[in-house]
Amino acid sequence: MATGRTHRPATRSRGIPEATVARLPLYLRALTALSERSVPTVSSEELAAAAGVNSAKLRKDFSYLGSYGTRGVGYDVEYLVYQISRELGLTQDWPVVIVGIGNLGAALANYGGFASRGFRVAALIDADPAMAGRQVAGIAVQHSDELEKIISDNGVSIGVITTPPGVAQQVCDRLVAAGVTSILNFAPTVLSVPDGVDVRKVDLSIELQILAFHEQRKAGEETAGEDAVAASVPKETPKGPDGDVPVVMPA
Amino acid sequence: MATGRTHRPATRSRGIPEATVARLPLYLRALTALSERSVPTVSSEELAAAAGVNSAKLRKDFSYLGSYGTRGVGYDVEYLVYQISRELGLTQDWPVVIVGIGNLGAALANYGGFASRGFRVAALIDADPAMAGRQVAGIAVQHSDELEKIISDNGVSIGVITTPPGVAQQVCDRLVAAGVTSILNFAPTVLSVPDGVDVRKVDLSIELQILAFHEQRKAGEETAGEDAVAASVPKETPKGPDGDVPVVMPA
DNA sequence: ATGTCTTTGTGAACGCGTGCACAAAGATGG
DNA sequence: CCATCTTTGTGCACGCGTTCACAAAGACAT
Repeated sequence: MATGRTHRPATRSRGIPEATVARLPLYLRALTALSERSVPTVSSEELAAAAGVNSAKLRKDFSYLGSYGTRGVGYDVEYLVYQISRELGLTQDWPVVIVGIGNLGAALANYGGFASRGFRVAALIDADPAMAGRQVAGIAVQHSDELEKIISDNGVSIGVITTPPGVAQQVCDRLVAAGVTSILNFAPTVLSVPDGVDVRKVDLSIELQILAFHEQRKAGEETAGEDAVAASVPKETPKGPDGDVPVVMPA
Repeated sequence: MATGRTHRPATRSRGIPEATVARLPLYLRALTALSERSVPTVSSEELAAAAGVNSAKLRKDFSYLGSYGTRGVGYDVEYLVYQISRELGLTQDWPVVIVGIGNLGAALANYGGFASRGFRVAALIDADPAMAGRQVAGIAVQHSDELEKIISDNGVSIGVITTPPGVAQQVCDRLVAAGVTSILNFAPTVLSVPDGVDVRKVDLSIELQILAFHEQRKAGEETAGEDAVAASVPKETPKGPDGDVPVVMPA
């Protein structure tokens, strides 16, 4: 492994684990903060703490990118910011369209985090004629009839869907047909897309349900000792000592 | 089944894999849709397709909950809806507070997906005195001075943070101190919490950066064939024209 | 130059999650 | 009651991701 000088990529290029890719933005954020404070170098231990991960994991993650870092010293902050940015493709400009300008779409349009990192809101699109022409976050909303033209004129490859679930799939289909190959979906629907198109979904309802599961578990463990009743908070007797015979039986 | 009797949980209660928990809401959504169409039973194959997962995975997931399902027939939709709801803790009411009523907070308050599944917005909280008293989504915004009182009066255990990143940690600390044990964080910051408190984060910026990575990769592969081999499977040299010798070197 | 001390980079072991493939369960028809 | 056919539930193997633990690399002081 990089026995010597030739800081050559080695493993590099291909084969960066998906889990690592998902953490790179986290590291980048922490590094950017350090950069703004003019911190020159940082150790894997410090950076890991700032990013909320294990230091060994961080070092292994970085090892997939190459051998940046100096033993006994740590990592050069600016250099690492550049390398990660380049790896993530943030050194170029990514025009993005947001389809569905309701509450959420408008919130995203106003979200500063977009522009900060190479992403530019190229257009806001909505199916409601009444929305067309209105300004949201300083950008004029365009009608969805223009969707295909907007995509191709601006060379958009990333689309954000914030429409109601009922129309998400057809919006998705149109985006893909027009040339979009990456979609961030906020609609609570499973989107089907052809190979080669990436979809990531953000679903609040699901996140809350996962939290509820763990919350219920915590509550259940507290009152686990007492079975019958008790339970200061009417917790429904989750499943304590079991005894949960199906209340409803299928036909 | 429904043969009733022995169907004892077995593995049940404890030990449901995290990955499975994360998919239960997905199944539940698909099942609810089937229920509304009055579909009585569904096979693992059909349900898996609707939820966008592998059918073997789905069956294994359900096996952690117990042996619901009838061989040769499939699963009883209503029964399964009930079982998953109960497992996720959705048969009870979860009061939730949203802290930080900016664009995003307001969007979430208006989001219908909340109320639909056992979650109830108990309060909207903001630090801006000018916001206090204003109605958002039919709920009066309260000042953050009231935070502790609101939490305890309503028995809130789930908090949603939609504040600017700078104050997210202190809001988090106050929520936890007041008794909140599950947090959904939309602020782009790493939150540190004591053991026993769950945090899930939703970060648009990170999602976009992950998409950008894959997008760049795709673009790189397209132009990769032009140098050496036509390579039916252009796996190597994914980073464009390459030639990416470190442009900046660390000190 | 040499020794010491810090921190990286990674081999290796482990655990979780996924998917295959099939035996067992039970419905259905004759 | 038996045969057949469908679909579940799961044993097993594999691959990915995480973590430990340590040798090697290099900075720094003497």
